[in-house]
Amino acid sequence: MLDIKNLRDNFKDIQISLKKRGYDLNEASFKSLDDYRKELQIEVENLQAERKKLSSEFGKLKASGEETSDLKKVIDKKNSDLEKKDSELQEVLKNLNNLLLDMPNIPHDSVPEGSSEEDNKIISKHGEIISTNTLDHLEITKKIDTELAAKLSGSRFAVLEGDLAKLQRSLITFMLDCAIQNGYKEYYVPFMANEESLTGTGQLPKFEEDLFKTSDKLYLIPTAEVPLTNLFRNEFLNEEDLPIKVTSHTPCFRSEAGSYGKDTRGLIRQHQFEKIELVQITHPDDSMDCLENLLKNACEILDKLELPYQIIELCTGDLGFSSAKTFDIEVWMPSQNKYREISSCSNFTDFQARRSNIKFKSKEGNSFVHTINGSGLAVGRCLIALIENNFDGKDTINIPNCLEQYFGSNKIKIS
RNA sequence: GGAGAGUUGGCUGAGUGGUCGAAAGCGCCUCCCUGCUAAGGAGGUAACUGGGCAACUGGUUCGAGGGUUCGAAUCCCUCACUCUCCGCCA
Repeated sequence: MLDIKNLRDNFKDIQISLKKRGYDLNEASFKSLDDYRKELQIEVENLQAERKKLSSEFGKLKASGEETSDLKKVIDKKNSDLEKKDSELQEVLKNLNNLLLDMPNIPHDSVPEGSSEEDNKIISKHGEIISTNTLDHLEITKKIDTELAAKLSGSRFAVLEGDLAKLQRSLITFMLDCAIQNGYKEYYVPFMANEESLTGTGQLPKFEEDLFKTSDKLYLIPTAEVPLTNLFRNEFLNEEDLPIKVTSHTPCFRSEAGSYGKDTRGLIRQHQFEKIELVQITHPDDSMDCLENLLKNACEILDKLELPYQIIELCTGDLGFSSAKTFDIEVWMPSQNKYREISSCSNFTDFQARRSNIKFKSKEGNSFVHTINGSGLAVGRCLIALIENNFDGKDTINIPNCLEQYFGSNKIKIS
């Protein structure tokens, strides 16, 4: 959520910034709504002040046993005026709030301008592409069963068997241990969240169709970002405790509405996948440094797994709704002969903090924190990358050194 | 699922119809005292929001939403959540 005061004061600048990411902010509709709000609010507050005075007079008359019926008539009239104006005001405030909830974050000045994915900027490439393998993960190992999953649940689910299930579990533990070593506190959190939480992180109200909703009005979490960030919703934090770094492994659930026909094969795009999420709650002055730090923490995992990857900076047009600046990490997928996203590290500035009311006290007064998050990493996609990059072309998937102690072997034999 | 008790400021916790945005304590800030530390003393300290260049000055908020009333933290209703006991249960 944007700061409405900032919006009033710097309308043109914000309008131009939002335009860069493809959001058209209509000046007339905002101004007229806000002007009307101002007019009504002044009227309502004046009426409230008058009513307050009259009521206390009424109390005094009553106490001294004097006649009150004349005054009551005056107050009744005041009250009915107030009621009418106030309901108008509430309506206007609701519309204004809906407009604000619908507006995306302002891109940071440093974000490259562009209209789509095409304009994203490659920041750096890491590791060496050595695999010449063209088989995809489903062809390499028969231990990923999508037909069985279809029987259980439907499309976009998978069953992992034996070694593959264990390899996934090894990756999860390995990644969590990396996060803990980097100073993140591990949390175990609910996998369902309420409407307030999802509004806080920006998934609602705009993106409800991307979520699975239960009959109890709870939503399955699309990422651990939701529970982890909302741990701090409506909290006042101590300035000296910032940045707070937290992590959790959770399954993530996404309806993938609107992605029909896209990535239909294999593990790449599933309704349910495992992910380790890194979240930092930071001081506004440090948030860009913290983003760099978090990005480094995520990259370190691919370095250790010896998987080739590149870092991309998203352009204004490709930025997520809540994000002011985003780096994507893309891992090399031999069968697709291209890099695919495995983590998205973003600085949301005060956008989520405003929605979630996360603040800290400082000498200069109370301010909203900045929130940062990113995957560290998406486990399902990491599993694919590992299988495809480390397949020897015959009958073996090699397990990198860092995983051996978790997996208990340095290779998987394909039967 | 049954019975009961709760939800008040950064925290703990008083407050059953107007003088309550709210006692007291903790924490925090300023000052005094003190050789240092500790202790002690005086004062200050809720959030959000409107108007105003400002000084300043309005309004809202006591879990949420309704209701009663001239007037609600306080009375009534509905809902959410927390805790205790019972039942069930991984």
